Amino acid sequence: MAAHAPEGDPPRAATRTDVARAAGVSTAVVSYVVNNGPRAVAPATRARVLAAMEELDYRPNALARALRMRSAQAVGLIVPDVSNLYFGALARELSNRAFDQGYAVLLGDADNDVDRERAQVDSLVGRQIDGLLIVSLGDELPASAENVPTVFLDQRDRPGRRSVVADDLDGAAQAVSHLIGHGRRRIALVNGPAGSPEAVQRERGWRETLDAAGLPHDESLIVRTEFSRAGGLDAALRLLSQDERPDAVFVASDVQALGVLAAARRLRLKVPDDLAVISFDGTEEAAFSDPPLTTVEVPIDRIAETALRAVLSPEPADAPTFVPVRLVIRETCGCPEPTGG
Amino acid sequence: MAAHAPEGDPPRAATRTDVARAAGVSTAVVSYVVNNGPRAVAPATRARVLAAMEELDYRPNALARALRMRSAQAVGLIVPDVSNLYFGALARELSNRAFDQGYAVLLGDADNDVDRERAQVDSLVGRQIDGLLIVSLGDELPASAENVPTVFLDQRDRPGRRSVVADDLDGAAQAVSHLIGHGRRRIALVNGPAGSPEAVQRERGWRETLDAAGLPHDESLIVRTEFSRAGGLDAALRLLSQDERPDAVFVASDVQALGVLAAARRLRLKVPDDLAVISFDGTEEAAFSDPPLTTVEVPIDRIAETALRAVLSPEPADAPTFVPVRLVIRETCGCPEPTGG
DNA sequence: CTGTTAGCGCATTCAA
DNA sequence: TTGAATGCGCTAACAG
Repeated sequence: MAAHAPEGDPPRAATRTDVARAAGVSTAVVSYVVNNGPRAVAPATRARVLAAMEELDYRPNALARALRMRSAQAVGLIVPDVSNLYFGALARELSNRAFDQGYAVLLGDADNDVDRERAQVDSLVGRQIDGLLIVSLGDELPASAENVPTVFLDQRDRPGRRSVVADDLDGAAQAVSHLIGHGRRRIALVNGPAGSPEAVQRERGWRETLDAAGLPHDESLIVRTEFSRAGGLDAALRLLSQDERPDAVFVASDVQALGVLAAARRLRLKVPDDLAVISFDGTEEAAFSDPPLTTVEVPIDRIAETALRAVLSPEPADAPTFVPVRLVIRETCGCPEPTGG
Repeated sequence: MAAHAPEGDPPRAATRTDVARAAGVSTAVVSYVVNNGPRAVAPATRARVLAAMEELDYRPNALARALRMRSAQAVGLIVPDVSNLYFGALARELSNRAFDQGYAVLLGDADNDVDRERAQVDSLVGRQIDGLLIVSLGDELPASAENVPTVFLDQRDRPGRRSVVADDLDGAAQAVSHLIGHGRRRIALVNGPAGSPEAVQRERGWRETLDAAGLPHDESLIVRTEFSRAGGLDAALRLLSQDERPDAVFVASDVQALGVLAAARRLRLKVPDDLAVISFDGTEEAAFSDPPLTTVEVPIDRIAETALRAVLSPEPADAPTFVPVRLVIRETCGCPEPTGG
């Protein structure tokens, strides 16, 4: 047994010095065996050290190591709202991949507030993160982020900065083309809020595709609203109570689409017969709505993988990396039902 | 202008020493002004220091401070899956509250894997977190967590350890009582997987309430399945195709309830007339389903607040802290519609 | 009111 | 193959 702990003294965790003393070696040697280098250690010595570590229940202090190494082996992740399904999925993928590579992730929830986001950046940078992954609400990061490798995961235009984003423009084009292919002529857009950069690209894809087909795309066909179920509901109610009712709608997110479906039910409109719907994101909710949503699927895993690689490697990149998206056909677009149910 | 940076040298961030030199004071004084104490500084001196900090764009190194202070001002948060709506909401609340108190959050996603969870714990503890908040998948934490204040946010029974949880037992009782009050006699249970501790309490509440009312609660009325839409769908399909069909069902989560509603639609059963439904969680999805779900609402904000306070304060607690839940009436339970629509 | 200085726990160069 | 010594950036005695 180890010596009895003298009562009343604060139990301090064992340090490398304690291990060295217990094993009868220098602290350098302990370091060598802990890190498997950079110097070789005689097998017998190594065994003694290992035994001492075990005995003292030694655990390296990552903070001290970080200070010395000038690297915390940690990345920061800042999103507007982790409880959002999309950002949550992103956080999950990123967290798991980072962990597998020995990195911790410091999570910052900006609470949809630019000032708060900036404060989070300052805080994380002060904690010496090796890189920052951010879905930012603003156009500029605070000066503190200057020397931290940063990858943006949002659609804002930031020339010269690295970003990894879904190909929103192409996704919107795919969706609208598909609706046109079903013979729809009056295709509305339920978009995200005016300030949202994702919204800008999705709207552009919608507009350009309609334009190329000679179909209308005037402002009366657009409603911009929050990325929420309630937003989608309101938007659809407004759109569908017009004189010239749309026969299809492209919705900028799955959650909004759930609201759109609720609106259709309320107005006794059959989906897809009276109204075809295609949304964006490809979250699980889309598969379980009534009817199941045809949606543009964003491969979050690939975004996470690409972004993490980018932030951890020094190569600069001038243009954004666009991750391809694909249309997942279910029942709201008007295709014949896949499962002949 | 400051001196030209000699080309080719790695630009190292300014340290406290640089500031001290620039301001013509000692490093201690810089520390005093940065931390507003513990010693007073003459206004003129303070101004010089502030100016130097500004000039050099000085930013304190939180890691060095943490090493010295023996506190990283950080808490760990480990959940089975951040992309889960419930855990995401928890992470959000926790992150925001922690940040407001000057704490960073180290996020660990256990990816629904006990071994991975243990590895995450080891990693975070090594990073000197001041406290650990965890929704754990196992019964025991690794030894590394021994000296870290820990608060469990799950329903597992861990005598002597602190935990903050929703009052699942009472919530289930409220739900079932309500259904009984509507005259339902055959009330089924779609529960979480057998291994889930939440499931155990919700089932107990269901059983005890039925028992007290002299109503049946045999195994043929129970299906245990994943907390997912698909799980709920399968479960309900099985339950509702029995000879003696249930006239109500208590569902252990909102997501499962969405599956139950889908099953009812498929079987041409009207909710709530043919089948009353009450679920558990109170997430946003419950409000936007068709019809909107009556559900037992878990106040995540209060759980987060209570848990954070608990983990940051030293008081031990023997019994779990139960956070009260409440029934939110919507349209699936059989109450007259609130909005006379 | 301010300066000097000793560590916090660790990695690593330089000697041996 | 191992040991001694230095310093990462910071706080807080202690000593003026």
